[in-house]
Amino acid sequence: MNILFWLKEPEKHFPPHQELKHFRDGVCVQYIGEKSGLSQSTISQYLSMMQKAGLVILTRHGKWTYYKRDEKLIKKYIAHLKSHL
Amino acid sequence: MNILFWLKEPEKHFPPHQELKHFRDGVCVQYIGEKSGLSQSTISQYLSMMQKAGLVILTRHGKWTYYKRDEKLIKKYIAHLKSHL
DNA sequence: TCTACATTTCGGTAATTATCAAAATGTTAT
DNA sequence: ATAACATTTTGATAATTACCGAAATGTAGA
Repeated sequence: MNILFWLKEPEKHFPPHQELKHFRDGVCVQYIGEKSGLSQSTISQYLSMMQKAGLVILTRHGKWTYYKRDEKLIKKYIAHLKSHL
Repeated sequence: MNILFWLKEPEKHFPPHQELKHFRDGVCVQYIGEKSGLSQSTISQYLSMMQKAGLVILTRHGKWTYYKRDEKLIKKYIAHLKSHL
């Protein structure tokens, strides 16, 4: 949940990327890991699970992997909760 | 989640109570337990946790304990998810 | 192709969670 | 006050989860 929240407004929660301006493809794993306080391997696993689940979109640029929100499923999930909770 | 969903429309998911008409105060622990397939003690614990969390309202009538949804917190929770997810 | 660095995968362990059966407690009617 | 039944509490265990460090893999540039 925190990760999704942070990724809503990357510029508020992460240092700017030099390579890729304006967080076009989201935030790199390193930054998300630092912010979360979890180990690199753990955050990598989390993100990859979230990606498989369809919550985030992965874009690779060179050595870096960027993640951004996949709004479609997130919306769907909230709608589901709204009708089933 | 299932419990909250069932309690949305008790008449659709539970047999009618004789004592208390129209599910005024919700559904008794026994029925919820049967529906869930969990043991009596487990369901009792769940419901009591949910009550402490503010998701359901407990009403005792004689030997029976009835639970119904507490819409206030449920709404609040969905709103929270909507803005933080 | 070798080095440096980013990320992922693997294998393990500690902590947490789900669940139950048995014992305890509440409640009503006799 | 006691029997009968509903519910809660307790104590336990199996299953799952969170998390890490180390090894493996991917990638760009010298």
